[in-house]
Amino acid sequence: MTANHLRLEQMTRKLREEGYKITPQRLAILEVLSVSVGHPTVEKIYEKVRVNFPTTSLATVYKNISILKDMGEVLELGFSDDNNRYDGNKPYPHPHLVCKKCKKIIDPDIEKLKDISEVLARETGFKIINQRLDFIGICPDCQQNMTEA
Amino acid sequence: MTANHLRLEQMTRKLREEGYKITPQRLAILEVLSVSVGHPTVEKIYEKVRVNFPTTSLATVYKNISILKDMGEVLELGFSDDNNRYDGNKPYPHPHLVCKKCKKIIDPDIEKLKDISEVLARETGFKIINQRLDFIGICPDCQQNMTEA
DNA sequence: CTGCATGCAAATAGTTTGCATGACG
DNA sequence: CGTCATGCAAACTATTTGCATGCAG
Repeated sequence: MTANHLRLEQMTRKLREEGYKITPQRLAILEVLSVSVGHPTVEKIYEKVRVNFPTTSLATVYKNISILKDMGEVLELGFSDDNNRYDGNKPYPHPHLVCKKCKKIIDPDIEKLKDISEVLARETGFKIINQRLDFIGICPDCQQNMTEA
Repeated sequence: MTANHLRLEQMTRKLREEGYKITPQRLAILEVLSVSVGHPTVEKIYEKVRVNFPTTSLATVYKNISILKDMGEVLELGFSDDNNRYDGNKPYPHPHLVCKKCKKIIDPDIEKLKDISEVLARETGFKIINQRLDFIGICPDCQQNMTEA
């Protein structure tokens, strides 16, 4: 509750610092993203925002997500199969536990990256049928001739 | 070389077993996927196949990838930002090391999942700026009322 | 021969863009 | 007040689908 509110203020401040205006629609989007219940899709965010601001357009949601993504204030989960999902509450990379059926996404509390599958299966009761373990970075070749990342 | 050829035969056999016909176009697609140099995009596969079969359509490539995906003979890497990429050589989930700049994708040899970022950074010279560590599975709730996965 | 595979074109879905209007600061 | 944000519609792109024709088995 308070933690989410703090997160909202954090995001709002960051936007203001960067010179962005705080419009009602933008604030509504921030509110949804600062909590990120269930790691919402664009459509979900759109729906929630439209409860209070029925004129809001999808384009506006996309535009704001894009800004926040670039600022590192929102994490794009990057599930290509389904709709993409977003997390503005924990905008840093972290493991996800996804239910293939109901699409539920959980953030497991994990310290060690050892025998994760086993530990996860044991502690959560999930039956793990797939995993994503991808690292994104810059290779040695590219680190030399860097122009822009 | 021989390993790739074995992989090709493996895939061909599997298709035949499932009642699929081995057309020249299909075989050409299998050849590209059995090697999967650089984890090709659909477009790359399309281009390579068209060298020998200029009439091949994108739809055919998509259709065949879909079949192989369903059979578990091709791994879809699932990078949503960029074009999707495919691996028919190692069609099982495994870590990837991606260069954000040149889009190179490497399969690092890793046994332990401990301090991976550090180990990877040290051994490969990559500067790791992002990571994906997602587990896909079935949650306890859904394991009960299972109808189809 | 018979049916699945192909290839073309049209359809679809998610996302992006252009531009005129409106509102934050 | 000036500028950036919004909202609508059109544009785009990747992928999927329908259907007539072709070819593998």
